Amino acid sequence: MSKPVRVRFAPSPTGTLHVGGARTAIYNWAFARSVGGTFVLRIDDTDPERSTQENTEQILRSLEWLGIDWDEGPLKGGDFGPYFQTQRGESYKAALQKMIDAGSAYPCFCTAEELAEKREAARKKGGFSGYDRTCRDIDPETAAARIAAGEPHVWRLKVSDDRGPVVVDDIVRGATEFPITALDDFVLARSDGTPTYNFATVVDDGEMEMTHIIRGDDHLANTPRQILVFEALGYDVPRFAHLSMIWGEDGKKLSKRHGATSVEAYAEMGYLPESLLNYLALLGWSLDGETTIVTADVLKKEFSLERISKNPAIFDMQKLEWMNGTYIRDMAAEDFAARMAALLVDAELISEEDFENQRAWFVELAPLVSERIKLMTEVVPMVSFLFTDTVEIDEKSRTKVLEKEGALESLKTALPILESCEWTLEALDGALHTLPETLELKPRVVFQALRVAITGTMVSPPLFESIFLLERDRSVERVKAVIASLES
RNA sequence: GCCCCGUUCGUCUAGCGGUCUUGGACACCGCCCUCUCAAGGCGGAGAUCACGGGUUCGAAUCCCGUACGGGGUACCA
Repeated sequence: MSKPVRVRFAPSPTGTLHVGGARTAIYNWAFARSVGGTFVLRIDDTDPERSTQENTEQILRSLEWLGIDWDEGPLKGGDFGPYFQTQRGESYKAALQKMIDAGSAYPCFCTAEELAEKREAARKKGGFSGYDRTCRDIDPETAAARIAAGEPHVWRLKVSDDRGPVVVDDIVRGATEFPITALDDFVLARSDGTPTYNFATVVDDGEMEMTHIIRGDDHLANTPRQILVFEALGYDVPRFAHLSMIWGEDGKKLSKRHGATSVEAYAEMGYLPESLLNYLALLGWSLDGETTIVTADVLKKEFSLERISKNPAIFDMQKLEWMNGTYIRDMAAEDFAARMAALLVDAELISEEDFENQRAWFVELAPLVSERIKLMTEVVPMVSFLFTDTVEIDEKSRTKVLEKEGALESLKTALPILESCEWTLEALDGALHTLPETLELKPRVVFQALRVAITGTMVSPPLFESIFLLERDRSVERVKAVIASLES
């Protein structure tokens, strides 16, 4: 029987959570959930220069926003902590000592300059350019004496010569062989005693009993080195799944140039967490090749590492937008009303009490809006006419609609209807619908004139509904104002 | 230099030796619906499966090579 699945997402808090990292988190999380495993969040904050508390908090917030919950890690605790690398120094020290004792690590006294020169020379000659093992055969006593004398040194992994190729059993790419001769005696611990990434990450993954490592493609080439350390430390080697990168629209590395890279920025742009999650999940994974709407619940049940694709993906903002639109449209009216209200409160167009007191009214408005937007940021501009006393009519709407033949006449005819009509949507619809016929004007001319008068713009939610929701007094007032300005 | 990885419509992908003159989705185009904008419905165009060799009765699918792209080769992660 195999061990219970344990996976982790280990961001380094040198920046905010970007979409690539988010996708890695999603895959780890979805995989853990789909097999009933444990999802661990670990903060790889070994870079003291660039790691910040703010970034850590930001990352946690972004994950929570996306709906990704972790079983162990910051804020949660767990039996395998601490979950910050900066707090795991003892583990690294012990692991290094274990390797020294076993003879699988040795001290190296070469200086950075010497190494750089040798590397340069080796590269010119062609072929292997890794460490040349100068210090590997210094006898232990001499080495101990030099260390005792305070000579600066790092600790290197002693790669055994007689080992066959290291095979990385990658779930995404299949078995990949790395010749042992291409792997050099890399540094485990720096001269200041701190562990290098390739060492620390193995110690952590080993101690935390990770069964699967799902991470970015950029780590694939480091994996054979890490496997060597897993073996030296006596840990079971986990299975790997390396995810290809996400690129910008020009096929280059995703960067600010392509718009947003951070999850937080997408939230600000009006994307729903559900749609970002869905989109990212599908960027390199598919349920069946046909289904495009894959919710968190489906992911938690149906995700499988076997269906991850190997090729890099280009981040397609248009598809994300489309997807966001479908999630917005599928939202229950009550839910959308609440989110809409929150935005209106932020924009200081209404108060929270306004919403509480007129919930039904907002619920009625909801589908009118949700059906015609792709981003939540479009809400306020689309409905603001309902929450202001008067409305600005822009130049274009005036010349292209109000000053056209028939516009004034339409408004004049509509006015008494608005003043006296029973105020229900059905009654308004019935009364206004026949206007073009009676005036012998095109529906477009009549209704656009009314629309501009009522909403101030040429594009709005459906006209009769807009008038109905605006209420009689304001509607009448606006039409009167426009008539007056056209006649003057 | 050396070691690895990748390459199916513009984009995300399905495909794991015959059912593929490659299926779906976004985007695009046209028509329908229509009070604007959307949404929705219907239809269209778009991929010599990077290229060249093999293996096989048969290859997008297996093997080799080439090209292009990417990663690693750090006392970065």
